Amino acid sequence: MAAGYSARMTPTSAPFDDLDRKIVTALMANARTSFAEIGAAVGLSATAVKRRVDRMRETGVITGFSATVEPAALGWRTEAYVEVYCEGAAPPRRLAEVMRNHPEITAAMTVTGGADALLHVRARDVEHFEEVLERIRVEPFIRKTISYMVLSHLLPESPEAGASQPAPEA
Amino acid sequence: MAAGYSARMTPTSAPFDDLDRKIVTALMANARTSFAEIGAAVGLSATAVKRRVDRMRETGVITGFSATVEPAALGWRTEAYVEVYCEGAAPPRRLAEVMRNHPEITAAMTVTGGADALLHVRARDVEHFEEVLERIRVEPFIRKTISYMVLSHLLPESPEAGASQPAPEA
DNA sequence: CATGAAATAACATGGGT
DNA sequence: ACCCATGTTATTTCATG
Repeated sequence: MAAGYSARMTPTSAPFDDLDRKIVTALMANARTSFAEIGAAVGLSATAVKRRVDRMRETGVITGFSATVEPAALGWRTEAYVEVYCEGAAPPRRLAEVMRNHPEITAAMTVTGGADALLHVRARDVEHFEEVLERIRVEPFIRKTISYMVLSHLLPESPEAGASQPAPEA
Repeated sequence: MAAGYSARMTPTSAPFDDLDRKIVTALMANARTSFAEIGAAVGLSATAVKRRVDRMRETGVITGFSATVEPAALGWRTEAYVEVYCEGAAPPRRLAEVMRNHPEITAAMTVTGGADALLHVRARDVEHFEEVLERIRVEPFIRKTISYMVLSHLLPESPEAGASQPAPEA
């Protein structure tokens, strides 16, 4: 049951009520909270909470559980966003392939505006970042890059803090 | 015990060996893995693993455990990066204060380049995003914004995938 | 609800300084 | 001899059918 995503996870596919929302919020705050404790908070039995969590994993609402780590503590002290400009029409498939070759690229996406892609890059230090950049620049299709080094964070780096809010749902 | 960070978490403060690295890697892959299972994988007893995890939480290496969620499933279908330009000298403290007022801002940082800050924003849809943008624009200090809407992701949105690698450590 | 597994605390041991 | 990290055991809580 590797990375089993449900075929359908459109907004209205699986019923997603306030209890689910509260359960997700609790698990985003602490993924190791016991089902019993969550149940006590939302008014369900531990078993009922487990059933809902299992269902949300199956439907792809919850994609996993992860420890959040201070990157600097692991030796990643440099962070940057990199705009990538490609030669001619940039084939997204080939572009994605290139991105997978560089473990320092933690996120890559196509965006509006002039750039063909925007990358998030983590490196040990400025020297390492420069080396990564040179490695990216010699890839086929890549014409030029523009880097924005992150100087300091204005908000705590909580994992998807914003998306953990009550959830809008139109 | 709100946000209790240890006084010292400089790179060399707490010994951080290969076992710690393996434990962190395991917990990033699945934050609900039992200490016993991790122990079996790294060659330690469950108790020893727990002690190391507790220590890493105290020293700030591990900042928490979080469920990873598909934002679209929670109703957040629009994502953008926003460059912020301020009037005159932008005071980072006041800027941070402003950022906290908008829950849709999931990350905010100062960066090199012309912009005073770079924001990551999640919204329900384009209409909602426009509303957020207007709300940000009328804040004091804010002179103008430039938005880059995310079109599609080229890599799976794993939580800090890159930083989970073996860890460089100079 | 019942059973096996996990978390956690208390206590004991061995290595290294 | 001390300190630190680990292992062992026992108890409570949890996961899960």
